Amino acid sequence: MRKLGTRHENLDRKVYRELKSMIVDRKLKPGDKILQEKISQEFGVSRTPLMCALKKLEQEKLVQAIPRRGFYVRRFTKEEVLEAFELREILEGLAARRAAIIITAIQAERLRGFFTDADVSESGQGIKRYADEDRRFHNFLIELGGFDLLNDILENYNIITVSYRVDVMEGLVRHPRETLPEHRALIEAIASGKPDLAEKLARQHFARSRQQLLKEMELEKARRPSKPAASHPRAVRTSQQEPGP
Amino acid sequence: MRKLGTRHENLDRKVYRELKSMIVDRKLKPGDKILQEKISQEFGVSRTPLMCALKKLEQEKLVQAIPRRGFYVRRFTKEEVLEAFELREILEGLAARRAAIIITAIQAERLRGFFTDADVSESGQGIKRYADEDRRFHNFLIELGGFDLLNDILENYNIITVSYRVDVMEGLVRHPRETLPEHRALIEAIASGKPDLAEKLARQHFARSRQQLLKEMELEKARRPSKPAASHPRAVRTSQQEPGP
DNA sequence: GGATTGAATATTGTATTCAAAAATCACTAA
DNA sequence: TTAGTGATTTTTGAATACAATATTCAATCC
Repeated sequence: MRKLGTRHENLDRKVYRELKSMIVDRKLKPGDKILQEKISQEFGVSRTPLMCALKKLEQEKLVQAIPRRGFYVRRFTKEEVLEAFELREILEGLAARRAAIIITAIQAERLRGFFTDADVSESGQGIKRYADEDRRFHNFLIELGGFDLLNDILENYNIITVSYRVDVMEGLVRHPRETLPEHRALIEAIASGKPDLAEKLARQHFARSRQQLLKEMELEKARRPSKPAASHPRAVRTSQQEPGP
Repeated sequence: MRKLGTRHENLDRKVYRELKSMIVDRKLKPGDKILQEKISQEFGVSRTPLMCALKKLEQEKLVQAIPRRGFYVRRFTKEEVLEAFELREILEGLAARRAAIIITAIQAERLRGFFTDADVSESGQGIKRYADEDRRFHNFLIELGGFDLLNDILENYNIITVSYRVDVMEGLVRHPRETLPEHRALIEAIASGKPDLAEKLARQHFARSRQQLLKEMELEKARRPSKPAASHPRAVRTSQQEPGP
């Protein structure tokens, strides 16, 4: 019997993926209005599947829909990033615990392969590669937890993505120099089957990033005592337009 | 300035809500195929907003989309319900902790108003009302936690809904007689601002339901040693058809 | 009688169309 | 100039149209 549901790929799925990566890769920037006509022409599809994809992204909070006005790429607040870390602290802690319990030898080997050739120097290229590896690592960790529902939530809900929405160091909150040993310790704890240690290390990892983020937020607040940002996009221009003279 | 995004209510939102409640209320039963033409006529809208709503429900896992075949009301496995409880154990534990920290006097009063006139007798009516109150209570608890992201996830991801997908006692895993004192203790812990106790009680509450569920699953497995259920709906009839002789 | 084939029918996925709302622009008056 | 106002253009939200695919069912063959 052939697998159902995988043979055909609906257009809206393709559009969804394409659009999502455009947002994640910052080709569409926070605040940008999504011009449906333009994008659908660009993708060579009608507005119907695009609309579908946009609704999906709205549910994921990657875009914001304003009725009768359109869709805008959403901007995450530091508070939201903080919440995402708080959630990841417990959720990935749980995943790490379960991973340590059910991990197989083959998976352990693959896990140990992460961050083997990490470049901890200052180079921008190195940071970028580390950030990518970081993402892959955490995704794999969740996968190892064997928690379908959790997997789904973290993936579809973009908790991971949100976490990288800090504006420095490719979205990393702390420098690889600091996080690399933590990652390695966590890897070892899971690979060698130590649930308690794994959970503790995973939680510590996020707790520390959270503290760092909090510290930055305090600093920022101290610098700009009261400058409330506009919460809704109003008369936002697309980033594609020519900058004024 | 007028509130953006709340004045207009898109059709697909209405259809979404309507459809969702039809599924939750079992007017559409697990396995049922969703006939788009029929439903859209019933709702008096075209298939476009219905399609949108269906895609949303697909993301929430309340319906399953099979390309070129249609949408089916999804059936949750006991395993999924178990996972939902496992997640709720930690997530609502966290919410209870935070609620106990930030709760206001007014909220505490409202919280103490839950389950005041609970009917713990055997009557079906009583059970139904208790189950509804149970849902409202847990939703309020999450709200009290003040965790926007968590709120969203639990709501949109139907973790709560999934939890009530057990086929006995209106979806309740344990009898009110057993859970009522737990609810009351939890309420008191939160209302009187005891974070540690609140988290402990919340987690215990779910852990016990989880154990009960596990026990039932074991029993069931013992009764029917090997009868693998079909994982995909195949030639599923709508529940509207006349039952055969 | 039961499996197989293929035309007829139904349903889906997507494009197109259209009315209503919002944005933009040109024009007038202070 | 600049604020306000009405006409024009864009854009959205939803209905309809249509081609591609799936399902059904009757006729045929073994």
